[in-house]
Amino acid sequence: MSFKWYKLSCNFKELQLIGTLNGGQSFRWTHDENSNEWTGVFARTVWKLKHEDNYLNYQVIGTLHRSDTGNNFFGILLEKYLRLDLDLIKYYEEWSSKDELFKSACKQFFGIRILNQEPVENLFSFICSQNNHISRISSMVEKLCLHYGEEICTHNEVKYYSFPSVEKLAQPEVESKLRNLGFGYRAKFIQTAATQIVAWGGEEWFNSLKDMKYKESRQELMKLYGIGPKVADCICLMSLSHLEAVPVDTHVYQIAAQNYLPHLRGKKSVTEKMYVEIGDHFRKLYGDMAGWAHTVLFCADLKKFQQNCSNESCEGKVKRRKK
DNA sequence: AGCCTACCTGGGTC
DNA sequence: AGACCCAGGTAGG
Repeated sequence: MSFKWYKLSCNFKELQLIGTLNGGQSFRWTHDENSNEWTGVFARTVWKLKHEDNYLNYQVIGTLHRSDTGNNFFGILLEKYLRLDLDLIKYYEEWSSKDELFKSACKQFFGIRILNQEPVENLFSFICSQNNHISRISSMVEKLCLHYGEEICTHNEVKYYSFPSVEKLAQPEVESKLRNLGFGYRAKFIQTAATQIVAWGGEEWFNSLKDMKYKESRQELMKLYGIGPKVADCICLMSLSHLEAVPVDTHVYQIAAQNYLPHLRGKKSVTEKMYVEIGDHFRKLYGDMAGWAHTVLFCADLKKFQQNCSNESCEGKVKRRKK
């Protein structure tokens, strides 16, 4: 079965799919190195993407929306997801002029985009992310979809599922089931947070967070059981359009201590006070899209995107001190 | 307010 | 092989 390829005009330098889809924002995209095609799920739809010759080509493999929706329905969804209306090259120039480290990082890491994700998927994926490896996070997210999502389609003998609704995740038996599926202590966070969100209005509650100022929105998110400063900032940045949010994790701490805030070097963990200092530093440096700019540095720091990690220039950069 | 510690699990490392 | 170590943190003391 073959699907029609559609095209969106998109300059090569405006979008780098590997850093954007595989840089730890979303956990549901896979890459076929031979065909250079990406397969993933968002908006209750299975997509295939391929970027070449200044076009972003896409296929709709399956969907729970009406598939005959006209008016470029899917093209608009994809444009919104990738925020293609935003002229990234212009912002890269601006951030480069403000920061030498950005200037050197952005050569290899052009076209890194902050996805405009769905809040529900974003929130529960990042509850799974805490104190965890990317490979295990991905498998947990897939388990959530398999057990609580809706089947979308089967393609090349693989079944695809939508990300579950909050209502599904709020069911009382969810905690024990997720425990059995290997979610560990995150099982209780997921079920409890889902129950809180439903009680506070579900989708409407998320919409109200988009309308709030960043700080207020973050404060609301942190009322949820299992959501602390870091995950709250991930949600603000990745699905609530608060682009000044700077999630500070171990990587970002390392970058900040190495390059900007030497007095923070050698700390065992990031305290609340340090967290604020690091975030504020990036906001002062880059302005009101600091979260986006810092994500480019974050990508550059990820081990999997570094070439020749055994060589010396890589060694000093991110290496944690051994105790 | 600021610092500790326990927490589930499984991939990586030696 | 088996025992560490530790990972894009958080709640509760």
